[in-house]
Amino acid sequence: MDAVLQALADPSRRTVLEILRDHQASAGELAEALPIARPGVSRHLRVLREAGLVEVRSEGQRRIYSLRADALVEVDEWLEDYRALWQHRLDALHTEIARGKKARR
Amino acid sequence: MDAVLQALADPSRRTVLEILRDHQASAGELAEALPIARPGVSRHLRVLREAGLVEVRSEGQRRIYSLRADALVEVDEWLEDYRALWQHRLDALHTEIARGKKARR
DNA sequence: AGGGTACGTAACTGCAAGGGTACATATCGG
DNA sequence: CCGATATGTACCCTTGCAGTTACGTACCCT
Repeated sequence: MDAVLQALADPSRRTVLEILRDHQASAGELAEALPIARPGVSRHLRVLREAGLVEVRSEGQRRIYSLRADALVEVDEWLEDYRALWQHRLDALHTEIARGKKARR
Repeated sequence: MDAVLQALADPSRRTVLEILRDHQASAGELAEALPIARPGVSRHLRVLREAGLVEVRSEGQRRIYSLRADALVEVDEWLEDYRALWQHRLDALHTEIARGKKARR
């Protein structure tokens, strides 16, 4: 859990996840999509792997990374304890709207 | 969004949110609950405030912090694009359970 | 006004994270 | 076996962040 949120803090790593959400990709392909050089990407991938967010599979000389979305369940469960609160707040907002007050945002 | 996930990366800051989830608290009270000194807590609170996760209200000479849980909606929305994927995976797991395989966890 | 309390901020330190270059390793193709 | 490709790792450097102490500031009370 700690490792997951830690891993998600970096924008580059989130970009990797976003790509992998769409399709598997080799380390090189991921590196091309990022503004940093390949070694840096390798290290990001290592962090993601250790957090359980991605998994690797060797395919010839390439290493294919794929998403392990279920690691994000931890984040979802963490959010669970707060969800009721913001929903309560949204309800209050809806009430205000119902009263005719203007909704910003 | 970026600022929110960044703020959530630190365990101390998550502890602050956890406390505030239960009740409002002054900066000093929060500092007592954390293993770090007050100035450090002040800076954590600043980060949380700039991420929109908490809000402050002056009450006499004290500053009362309270949770703004709706800032976490951003995280929930970010998760949304992944939720379908891990639920797919969970469905597969449930299928296995239905087949009589043992569920770990 | 003046002392005490509750915070925030400034300045400094220590360390870990992130980026790059150079190098090692593994696999494919002939 | 050898070169080329694909990737990870080692090393170095720089920057940013967390923590501390010292100090400034705002507010309360008498």
